[in-house]
Amino acid sequence: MTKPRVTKPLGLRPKLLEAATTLFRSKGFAATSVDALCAAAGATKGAFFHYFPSKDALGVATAEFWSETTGAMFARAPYHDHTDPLARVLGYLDFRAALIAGSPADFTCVAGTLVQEAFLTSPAIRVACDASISGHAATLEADLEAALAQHDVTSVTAPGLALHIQAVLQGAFILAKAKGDAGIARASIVHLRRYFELLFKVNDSQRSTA
Amino acid sequence: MTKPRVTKPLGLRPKLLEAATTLFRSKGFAATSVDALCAAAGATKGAFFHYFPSKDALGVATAEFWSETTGAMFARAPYHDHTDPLARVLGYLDFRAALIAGSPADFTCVAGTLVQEAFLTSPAIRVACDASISGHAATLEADLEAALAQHDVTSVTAPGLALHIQAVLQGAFILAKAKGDAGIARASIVHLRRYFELLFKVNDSQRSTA
DNA sequence: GGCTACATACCAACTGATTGGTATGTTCCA
DNA sequence: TGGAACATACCAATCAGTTGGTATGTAGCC
Repeated sequence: MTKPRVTKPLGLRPKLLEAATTLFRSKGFAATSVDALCAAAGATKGAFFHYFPSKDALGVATAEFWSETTGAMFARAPYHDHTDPLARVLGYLDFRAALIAGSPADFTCVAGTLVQEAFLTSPAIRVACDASISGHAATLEADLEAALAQHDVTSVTAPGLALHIQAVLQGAFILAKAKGDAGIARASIVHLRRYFELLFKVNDSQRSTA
Repeated sequence: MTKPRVTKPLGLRPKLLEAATTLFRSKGFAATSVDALCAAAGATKGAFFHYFPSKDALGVATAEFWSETTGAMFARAPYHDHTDPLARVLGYLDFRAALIAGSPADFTCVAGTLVQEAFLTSPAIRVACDASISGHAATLEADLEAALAQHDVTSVTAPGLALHIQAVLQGAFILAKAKGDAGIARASIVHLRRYFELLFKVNDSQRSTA
């Protein structure tokens, strides 16, 4: 974690992190050189190593930066406005589907991309990516918990369901990359939404598996 | 005089492809140097560039090699023995879950890993990975089609469902990498199986107890 | 059988470019 | 005037790829 900065974050650090986000999403971590990153950010190597002790540290910082920016974005999203918890959950899925447009490099998850390359070689990056994905999943737990209780669904848990959502999203991104098509990713979210519809429609009259 | 050599003259190419599979799964494509690969395969650089014109070509060949080896493995798998098409599909899911054990480097998909890094930088690798994933998905279509018809399910298509299975698997692998835990990947497959049970309205006798 | 011609399967040493990282500045503002 | 925020120049290591070579085929012809 960086120190709490009270003054506005002027300087090249945000630019470097934004460039890292873009380049990691399109080329990956290892294939992105520090030189290329500096060129994209309009900075020099001196600036880079002034802010980050190593390229690995940039990976960690990028995952944290990703958590912050996307976290703020999801906190502002309109799906929270629904009064019904299940409607909020389904609204979240629709929101995620709506975000998937254009090139995979524009809508895929940096944490998911980073962890693929670094899960064995860099424990620090792995932990930061896990924190990003699991932390985002945790923001869904309260709504899921309420929806499960309200519909009397006992076959799954809220944390488990929240992580499964993230798994489907990450997998949808990979298929989109493989096919060069955003539509296939949206199709998987439609399947996930249907899973939720089926799961929450089940009532105590039909299901009583303890 | 008999021939002194009775073993088949395979050469170093399979060894290089096996080493590539292992290294790509643990370190990724860009982070795996040709030197490291040759050392792992017990070959020299001369041997490498004798068999592959470039590192990119190795990526393509590794994806194809992956398709061949896993294709033969799935063709032999026991889930085909069920007489009921839906039982074969659910058997496939159980088989996939059973394969997930140990380190993520041992059970994750090379095609999914490769395409993450190369989907923009190398069209040839992207196409080869798509062929591997989509080709494997296609092997499920006949059983899915039969199961959908038998259970009067019209809300989804067999090809779409087959690709969704692959998406969930790929996403499960990413979560397993992030958490360093195979269990979370198996948990997502349990969710996927539950989706199938709900979709096909499976009765309690066929329902999974996992 | 023996000769030529060519192909396959490697190997050790090398190259120019690029890599992450460092050492030594300079600029600017409090 | 001192430190934060950068820039310039540089380094040793490593990178993908090339070179020229050897050793072992093997097919065809006489």
